[in-house]
Amino acid sequence: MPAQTMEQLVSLCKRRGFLFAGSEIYGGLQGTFDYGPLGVELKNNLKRLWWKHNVYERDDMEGIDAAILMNRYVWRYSGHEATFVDPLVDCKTCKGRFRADKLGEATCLKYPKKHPGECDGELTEPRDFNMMFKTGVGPIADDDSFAYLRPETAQGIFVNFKNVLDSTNRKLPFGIAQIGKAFRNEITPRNFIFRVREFEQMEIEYFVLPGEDEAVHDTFIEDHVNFWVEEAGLRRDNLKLYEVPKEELAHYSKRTVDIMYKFPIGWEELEGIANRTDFDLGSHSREQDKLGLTASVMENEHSTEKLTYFDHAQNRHLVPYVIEPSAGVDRGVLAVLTEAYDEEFLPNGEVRTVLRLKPSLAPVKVAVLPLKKNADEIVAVAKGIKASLQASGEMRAVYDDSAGIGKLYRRQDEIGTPFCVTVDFDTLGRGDDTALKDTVTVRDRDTMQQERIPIAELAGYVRQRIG
RNA sequence: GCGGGAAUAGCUCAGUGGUAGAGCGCCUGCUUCCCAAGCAGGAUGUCGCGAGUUCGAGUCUCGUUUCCCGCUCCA
Repeated sequence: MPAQTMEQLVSLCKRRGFLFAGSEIYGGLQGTFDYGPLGVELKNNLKRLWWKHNVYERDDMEGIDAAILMNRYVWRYSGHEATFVDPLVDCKTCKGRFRADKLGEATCLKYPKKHPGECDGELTEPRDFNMMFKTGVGPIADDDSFAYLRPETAQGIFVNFKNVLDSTNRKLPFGIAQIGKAFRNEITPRNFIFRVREFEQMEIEYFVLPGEDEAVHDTFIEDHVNFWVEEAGLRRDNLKLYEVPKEELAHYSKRTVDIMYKFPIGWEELEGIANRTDFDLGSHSREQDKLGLTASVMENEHSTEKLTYFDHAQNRHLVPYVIEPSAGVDRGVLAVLTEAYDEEFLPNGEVRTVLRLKPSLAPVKVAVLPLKKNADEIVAVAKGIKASLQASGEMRAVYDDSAGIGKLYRRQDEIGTPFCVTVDFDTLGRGDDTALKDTVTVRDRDTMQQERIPIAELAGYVRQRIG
């Protein structure tokens, strides 16, 4: 059974080194988390699987890694300056909160159901709730020398559309994938790593001929549900699709379907798959009136490019439509941890905590354990096996002798290590059955069953099972 | 940011004005050859931070930071 409360995960993550609160020794910094020794392995594994699935296993995808700091015009024409900077006012009487620029509509943001927004109380001065972080650029700290930290990775792809197109000679349809950090000054970061101010996205902008967008959209929805199930190990029952209602769509979207996961806090978005139409490429283009755009865009006075594609079949320039699957890396990690977490009741009445991670995601693939730590030869053989497994560079292997064998197994269970290799007197050829010389036991995390394997076959055995 | 609750050992928590504790975990030694065994010993805390009240504050007051629940948010 997956984790039922966030506390179970927070506690395990802190104790075993998956995740720590950011800047903890100075009282923390809200909305930031640091990945520890095991957390970084898990996160890297998830990103690697995603890249493999979306880039290496397809022939229509390129990757990029764009800068976090971008020219501020990017955010003007993307629409973020308009939609991510909301001046808000509070009512001192009813404690309601309203968008200062929409006071006429009197929609209370704070108590939308309780208060119709007809209170006549005194209002506070408008305060900016800027969702975008600013940072100074260059040596002069004046009001114009700043850049935003990107609130989404997507724009780095859009502004490089022509660069990638021209350098790779791609034909439609094709996509550009990117994994990278994004920053949002959330009013209320909450729920562990679910909503944070610094986070990582795994995104694709997939460019198609207008008219082919809707079918491709459906294909990506299905493909990415499959990714979360088959690669990340989430149960299909714990995923569902959410068709975002028209009135809730983002400013760029024609249709958005969210892949929701059943987190301990309830059903929440794991990945959004949006049809962004020709909004972004159109927004960042000059001479927009000649492009036949379907999206409504802000007039662009600064771009030096037309982000168009020459369609030989129709002998014309056009602005491609864009399908965007956008997943949260941190949310992916949280979902994977939630799904893998299990407290299993053993026949003897004990409870063991097990992370039933897919072996491909597990931070540590193999633990090599001596059955008796005060037998020098057993220790030496065990350390040798650990070193040889690790030498291939294919897997993270660890050696541990700081407790009895039972406790060592439980520790590895708790961090999701799929295989434990144990060296005993039989391995040395000093057991009852001398035929067991140079063999070890391999203990499976999930079944706790053991197999006897020749040391020579160990690397192959593990390699075959860790994907 | 607003309203409510909270912050004590690595984790979970007890401690209501008078010498900082428990369980688990961790370290060392002995013992034990397969699932958190046992015995002996050990380390760990400016009781989130800063002021104040008091002879005396983990405990009361104020401020502050962080966390949890709601508003909001959407990767």
